[in-house]
Amino acid sequence: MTSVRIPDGWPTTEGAARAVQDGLRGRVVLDELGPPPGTGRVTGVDVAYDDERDLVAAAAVVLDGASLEVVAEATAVGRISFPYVPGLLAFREIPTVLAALDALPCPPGLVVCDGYGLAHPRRFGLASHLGVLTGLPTIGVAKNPFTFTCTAPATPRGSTAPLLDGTEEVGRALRTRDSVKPVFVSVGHRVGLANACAHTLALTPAHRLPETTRRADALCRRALREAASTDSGTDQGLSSGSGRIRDRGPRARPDPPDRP
DNA sequence: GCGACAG
DNA sequence: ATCTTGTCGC
Repeated sequence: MTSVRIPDGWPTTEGAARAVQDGLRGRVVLDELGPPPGTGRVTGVDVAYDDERDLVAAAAVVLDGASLEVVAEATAVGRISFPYVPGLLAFREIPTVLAALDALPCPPGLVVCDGYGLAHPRRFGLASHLGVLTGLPTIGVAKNPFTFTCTAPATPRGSTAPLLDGTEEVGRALRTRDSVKPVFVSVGHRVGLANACAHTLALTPAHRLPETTRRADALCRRALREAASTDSGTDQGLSSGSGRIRDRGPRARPDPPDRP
């Protein structure tokens, strides 16, 4: 069981956090193409919050890149380390995400984050930050344009439009389903933009969002629910779980809402 | 100075 | 992110 604690020296103020970004930004590797889509493993990470109870839960779900079958998964629960501040999302999500990744029984391969990488006010969003800290290839797939602009991609799945910060292309709006709102892809670390888009398409055979994101989202929410219900007070109870995919019996359900 | 703003 | 019922569509 991995204990989830906020790292020593983790910034407490916005100014300190921005300074950390400025100090690490230079370590991002942008000249690697990254692993080819459909090969190796792809891992989705996501985080859910309970601000009331000061709880945060992260999940890492490893998929086989070819079949998209779940190979392994892990979760971690901890205390909220930073408030949500646009541009500083990484400081809120990374400690718990790192714990979940550490709890995995196998290497993650390419990591797909919710949010941005290079598409960031200081070119160091969540995906880039996580990549630099772990050394892993990472990409960011966000649901919103954030502060950036773009024209609408053409209607068919696979169409793209540059995501711009002024005239600089910081990412790409990518249509993953015909006629459905695009997702916003940016490079994190050790992956090229075209390859990041190709991976995103490979991960969206049936939905707008990547399977990695969908699986990780469902898992971290479940982990948060369970942590909140077991939240017997204000003590520790910070834990993480992991494992290969074992036989899962029927899941425990809270209470079906009243259906008129 | 006043908004806008990944999750 | 999170609060939330039903509803339209593939």
